[in-house]
Amino acid sequence: SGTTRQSQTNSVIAAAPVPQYKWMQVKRNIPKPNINKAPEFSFNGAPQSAVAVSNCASSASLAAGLAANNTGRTNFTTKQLTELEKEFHFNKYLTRARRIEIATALQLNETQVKIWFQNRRMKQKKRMKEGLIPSDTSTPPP
Amino acid sequence: LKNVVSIRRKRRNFSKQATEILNEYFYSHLSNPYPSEEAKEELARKCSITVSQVSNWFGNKRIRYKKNIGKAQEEANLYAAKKAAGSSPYGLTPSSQGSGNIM
DNA sequence: GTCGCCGATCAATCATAGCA
DNA sequence: CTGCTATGATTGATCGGCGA
Repeated sequence: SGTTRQSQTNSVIAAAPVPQYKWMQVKRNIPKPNINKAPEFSFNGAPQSAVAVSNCASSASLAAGLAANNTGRTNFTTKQLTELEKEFHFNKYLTRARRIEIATALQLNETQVKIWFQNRRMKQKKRMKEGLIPSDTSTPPP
Repeated sequence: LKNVVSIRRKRRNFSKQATEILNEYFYSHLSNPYPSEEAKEELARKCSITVSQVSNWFGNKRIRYKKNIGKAQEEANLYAAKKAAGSSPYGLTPSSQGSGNIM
């Protein structure tokens, strides 16, 4: 299995009245490379930078090693989120320079900072649509 | 574990009929369960929920359907039968429908 | 060609609702 | 009351399309 060998399984599952449509086989690409770790922890040296390009099969092997975290999804710390939020109120959009500063300060990739801002903007727009509450902190949705 | 026990967010499951409407749409468009913005708005009205909630519902439904095709199929058959049984008046816009694309 | 953004979606997870 | 499953919401990250 491993690689997204999603062969054109033309599946005419005749017997079953419920066929397999393409949306059911959609698989997102590699969850995420990701490198650095949580602050103040550097227990493993794991020089395996490798990045294990293109997906990681069962991941069982890797899972054991990096295990717990690296699921492809980064868990931002409260501190990082606080700083990002603070910056967001100052500027909804970042310049390349500012993005680098923040990424460095928070130990994140430029991409992660960029994506965070994009998602944050979409989030605010969404809140605006309904809740009609431009305010921020302490005003999630009642 | 974040800002949990605060005075907020008492999630409520959608009403039985709302879930019924959503499921009927989902299974009657199983080949492409991606309602257009307009369709979402109509579903939202019929279910008395927000468009975002409709989006969340479909997002969760699609992912969870894939996660458990076996079980989901039963539900699919259930709705397929229900549809065949009578009603056909579905005024919702499917967004795009060519034909029974198998893929 | 590249890069950031938007809108929609995915996928994993959180926290609660609801039921045996 | 306890344990577990179903379900709505949140969110980091991806996909396809646009425009500069």
